[in-house]
Amino acid sequence: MAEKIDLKRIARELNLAVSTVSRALRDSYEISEETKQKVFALARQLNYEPNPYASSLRRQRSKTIGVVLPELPNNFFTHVVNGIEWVARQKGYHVLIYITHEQMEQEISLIRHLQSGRVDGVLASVCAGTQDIAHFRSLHQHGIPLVFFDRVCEDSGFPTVTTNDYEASYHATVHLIQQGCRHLYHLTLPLHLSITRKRLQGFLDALQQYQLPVNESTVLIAKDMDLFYDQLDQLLCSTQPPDGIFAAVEKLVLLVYHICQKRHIRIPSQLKVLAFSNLETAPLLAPPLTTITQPAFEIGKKAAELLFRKIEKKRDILEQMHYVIPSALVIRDSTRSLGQALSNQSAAEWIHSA
Amino acid sequence: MAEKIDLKRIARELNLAVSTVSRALRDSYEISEETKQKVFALARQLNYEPNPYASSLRRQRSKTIGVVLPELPNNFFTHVVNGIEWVARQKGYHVLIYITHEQMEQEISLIRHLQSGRVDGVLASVCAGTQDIAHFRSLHQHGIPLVFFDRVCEDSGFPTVTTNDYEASYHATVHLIQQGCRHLYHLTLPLHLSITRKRLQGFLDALQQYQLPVNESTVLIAKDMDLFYDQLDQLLCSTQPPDGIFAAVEKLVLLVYHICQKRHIRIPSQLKVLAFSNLETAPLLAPPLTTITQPAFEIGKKAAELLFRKIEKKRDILEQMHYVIPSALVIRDSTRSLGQALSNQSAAEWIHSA
DNA sequence: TTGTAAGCGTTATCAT
DNA sequence: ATGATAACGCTTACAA
Repeated sequence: MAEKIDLKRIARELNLAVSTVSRALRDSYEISEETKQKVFALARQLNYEPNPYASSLRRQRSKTIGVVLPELPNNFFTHVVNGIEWVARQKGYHVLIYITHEQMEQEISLIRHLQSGRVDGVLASVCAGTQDIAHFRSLHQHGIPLVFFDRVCEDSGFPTVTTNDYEASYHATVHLIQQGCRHLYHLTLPLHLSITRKRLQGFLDALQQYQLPVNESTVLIAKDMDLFYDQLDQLLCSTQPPDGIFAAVEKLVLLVYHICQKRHIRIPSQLKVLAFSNLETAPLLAPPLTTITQPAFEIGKKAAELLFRKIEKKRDILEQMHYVIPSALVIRDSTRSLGQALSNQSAAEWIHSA
Repeated sequence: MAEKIDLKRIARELNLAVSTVSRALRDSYEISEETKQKVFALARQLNYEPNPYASSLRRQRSKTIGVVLPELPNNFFTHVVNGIEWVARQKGYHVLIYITHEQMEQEISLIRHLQSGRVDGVLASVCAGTQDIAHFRSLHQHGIPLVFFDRVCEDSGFPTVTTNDYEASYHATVHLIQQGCRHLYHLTLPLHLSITRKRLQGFLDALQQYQLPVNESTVLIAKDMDLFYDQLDQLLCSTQPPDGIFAAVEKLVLLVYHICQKRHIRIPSQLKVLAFSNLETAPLLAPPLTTITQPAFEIGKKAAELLFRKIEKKRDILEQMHYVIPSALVIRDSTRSLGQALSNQSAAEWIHSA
């Protein structure tokens, strides 16, 4: 076991004061070039790594940010985290990951803990159930900046980074209608979330625009996954099945594919399907899935950049509180109408992004 | 901005010593029930959260572990992290995520930094290029436990958690051969990694067992992805194309699917394909992909459990240094031979449309 | 240019 | 059962 190397040790060996060594290592202008060189050399030789907790305690900043998200095995969130990590690394910051698993109590206790000063700022995407945001306000009162991404709390006074949920939904729905769908259904998560509300609204407005009927069964909200699967199964096998499905989140469209596979329902001839999704395998599915692809990396990057602006100068007034980075509607076979040729662009498209 | 709540503040309000409050909050037997209640009540009322860095500094432990991995948007790694997080949460530990992006210098500087005491232990899956493990040894010398998972350094003296790479590969290859493949190719990453070597060995041994020929082009190693795509494209379009492909990692099998889609090569009739993969969409691909599915969550969970044993009692001798959790070969249409019934309609539709 | 010393908020030791 | 105090390793006035 290697003995501990601290400032005291380096100071002792060089016959210097601890403070001198500290300053030398931070390359302070007060210290002579000669001393600096000696200190650098020994520090390197001894493999010195400053104790981050001593430093954090003294300087009252942790060089750490917290990322709070509902789930990790999710193509959208992992790319967001990648974007965040990209920025954090440039800044020399560390990233703590917290997964809420959609449990509000987790989210609350976690955020309450983060008041402690463990992190200098927080990036969060809230639980599907979150309505009360007292815990986030409390965090703010403790002077810890917070930026929401994707699943944001609107009108909460915190900066947000999202995609153009409403417009993307609207246009995707219009696409479905133009492909001939007349009996459209919308699959989504509980409507507490602003993204689910906006995506739904875009969907409904398109239906209204085209004077297509809406009834209370048009919108299916997934609370429990097993239940939802059965519900969906019944819908797709009913005597009046939908001819178009819009899934507001990736997870739900996979259920549709599974059921269609099991029930031998053909996509797109019997049923057209599209979804908000960042599945890298979307072009390889049977059939290739039309997606609203969110700029996940950019969302993470932008959210992190905003957070660092807040961290670096708390008084900084952002010229804009709500950033919207548009999604792309990528049309693939799952929404093609019969007359249209099947495409093989997907491969080329994919290579390009890889 | 809420004023800072610390032990001193609580002590002052209750006319107690700081040390008493500290002990009360840790529910020490030395403190009277009455005092404890008062302290608890006030702490709760003031929303007290202890400063973790002060505590870490004093106690010389951080209640934090570090997870080092080559990439995050990857179905295997995200599930591993989920498993790790699951254990860490039980233990009241925090999780720092570090992504190396396959850059060895990143890995080295990162691990060197972690000597600082920022974490109480490290879980790592190394870069494809990592050969020298001096940085890991150095970490160990600083008394910080390390457990490798998946991409492990063998014979390094550190505990490892992996799947049964060799056996799984061997059996998967036998499966391909039994399905009629005679011209098999193996796609993999650089062979510095123990997983790539073991998977390759399982593959080669099966070929030898069945007396199938092996030549220098049988094994394709992906260094640069763009280059590899072209190389693969040429192979699949050559006059002597393979009739079976084994991809040692998920990323590479997707290239195969893309090329087959673009080149109208039919799977499985012209080419059978399987891969190590944790793709949740494997059953939904065109055609459904036969996978060697790794127990990702369990690997993360086991690795974390081992790490905590080391953290909690450094002298603890593990009765076993290398844990192997078996993968499952999930046979789907991508390796079915012609005589066999297709498992579902999506494959039928795919063939029809191809 | 360098040294001395206080202090960050907690915990552990020793006293009362 | 509670209090006083030192110490964790570093940064930063202030002094020299």
